[in-house]
Amino acid sequence: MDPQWLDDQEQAAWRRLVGVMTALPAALDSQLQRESGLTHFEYWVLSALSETPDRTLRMGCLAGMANGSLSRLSHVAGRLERRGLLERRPDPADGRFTLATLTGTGWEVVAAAAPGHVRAVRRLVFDALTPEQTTLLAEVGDRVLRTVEAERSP
Amino acid sequence: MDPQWLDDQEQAAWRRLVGVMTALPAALDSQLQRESGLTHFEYWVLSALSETPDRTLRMGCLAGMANGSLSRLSHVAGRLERRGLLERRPDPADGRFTLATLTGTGWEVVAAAAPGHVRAVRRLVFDALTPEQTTLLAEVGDRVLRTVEAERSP
DNA sequence: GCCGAGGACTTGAAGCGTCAAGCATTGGGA
DNA sequence: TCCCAATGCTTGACGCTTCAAGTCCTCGGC
Repeated sequence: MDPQWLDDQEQAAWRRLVGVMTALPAALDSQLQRESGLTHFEYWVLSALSETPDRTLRMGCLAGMANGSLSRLSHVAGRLERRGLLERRPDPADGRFTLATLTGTGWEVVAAAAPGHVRAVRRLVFDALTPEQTTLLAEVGDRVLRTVEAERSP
Repeated sequence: MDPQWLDDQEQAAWRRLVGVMTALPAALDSQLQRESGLTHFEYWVLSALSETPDRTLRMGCLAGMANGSLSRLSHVAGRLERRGLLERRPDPADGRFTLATLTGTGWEVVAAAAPGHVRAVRRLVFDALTPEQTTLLAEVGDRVLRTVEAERSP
């Protein structure tokens, strides 16, 4: 018992981190929704597809890239498909997989959304940081992510 | 035009930050839900109340501390009130305000939840970081938070 | 060949958050 | 004194995420 409480420095960091985790996604969602009618998660899905050679990925892989559950992606893909931004079809090589492909209009939408989104990210995050802080942020993020993912599946 | 795209270092940092923003809250919610039947947001609300002298705060102030909208807090407070962890009453000094007070059982619940939650936070975040990185994280979080909040209300 | 196990995805229902109105109280001006 | 704007909070409807089954497909043992 008597758990190791957080010291002052850790508490300060923790408070800020929680603040960032709640406020930043909200700010990004808000910007993307206003200017492009997309969720931040939807943007990542389309963006991930747009960066692959043939604009196609398996659902499972896509879910991993977008940091979401397969169920979540499935619902979102359904909505995007209804809006004509995305198409799904079973993998010819193995019918258990589903391939998601970005459509032409999907590409246009994500291409139109990207500049504004990047501007927002730059304004909200990187403009306030020195290059050294950016590097260290990557390092810290990497360590935390590894830990969280290690915990999820052993 | 031609927006300033992110350089490699920034992209790396950004990818990690987004990963953390989606995976960490999920992990924390999961732990709190399993062990204490609380959302991370609910925990913060109860925790904030438990740290004030008389376990009482105005709704608006409480919402700010928990980094959530007033509407969100109102819904959550309704649920917590139904579960007997919280009580609300109009401020005698000014009827426009609502005072939220932690009940006895509310205090017990948050006290019982705290050790496991702190352990999880330590395990998921701070165990992987050096003290220098923790300090840096606080600094970076502070800057980002300031920026986001400055953007929200000018 | 068939049957069962297991993996990949989908679906439906329930819960939480957001948005836009709405209600209540106070304070100030006509 | 009465009204009206401003403030603080609440409510209801809608949309998204999660959780738990459920479906479909493939492969390996019999």
